[in-house]
Amino acid sequence: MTENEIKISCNLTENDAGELRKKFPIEEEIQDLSEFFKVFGDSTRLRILFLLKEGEFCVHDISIMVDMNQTAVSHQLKSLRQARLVKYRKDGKQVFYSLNDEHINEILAIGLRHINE
Amino acid sequence: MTENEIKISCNLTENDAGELRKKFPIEEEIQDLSEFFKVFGDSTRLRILFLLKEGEFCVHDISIMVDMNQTAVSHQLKSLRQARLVKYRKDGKQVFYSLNDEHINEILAIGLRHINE
DNA sequence: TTTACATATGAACAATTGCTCATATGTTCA
DNA sequence: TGAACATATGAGCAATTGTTCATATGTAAA
Repeated sequence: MTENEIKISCNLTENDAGELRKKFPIEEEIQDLSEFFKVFGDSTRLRILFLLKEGEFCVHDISIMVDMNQTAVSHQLKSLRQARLVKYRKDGKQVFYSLNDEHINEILAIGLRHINE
Repeated sequence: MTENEIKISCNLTENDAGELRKKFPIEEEIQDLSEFFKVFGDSTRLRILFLLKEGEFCVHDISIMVDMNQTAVSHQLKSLRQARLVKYRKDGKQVFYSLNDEHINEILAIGLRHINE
């Protein structure tokens, strides 16, 4: 800390603050990132993601496997679609969902490791 | 699909369902995991985490850097503490917070990669 | 073309969340 | 001891979220 720096408090000076801010993601990235993680912050959506790790499933089968009614599942699939975590394929009356992102397994694995420590 | 399996719908049989369920985390893990990810799903907490990546900071400096008042920051630090994402060290009147988990950088990095694709 | 099936969607409601305000706790220094 | 400072916490409120209900859309089979 040089003489002419103004100390804000504790260890931080105005110069430090300026330098630090340069290292942070911009506000828009922070917003997008929090939206992204919010999607993982719900047990129904997590159950759907763990199911889809095993393959492609139609909405009805998903609702059976996660033990939620079809409407609730459709709403959650919409969230997952908007977060670009799942993709879908229509086949006749049915819609088959699958994972759309190779990061999902990684993220889930890290999370599991954390909570089991 | 063998003859005596009951088809639930789409491709899924009762046997498939049973086999699949064995692969899933138990309900308690799912709950813990969603709580864990929920913590990342808020922009204020993310800003705090990105700050703490750069080192150890007292509460007052954190509140300056993330541009939130002290009370809001204290509440969010409590969440981060409960999720075991940060640790703290008391020194006189001040409390210094830092990251408590080597997974945090990984998770943030994967998230950033996803939203920037 | 009617009927049944598969999925999606909008509105409503309860539950949860994040912030603010007021205040409590704990520490240092005069 | 008392004043100033740093942090934490509980209550209250507005905003957001997840589920359900009712219904719409789209496809296929009769």
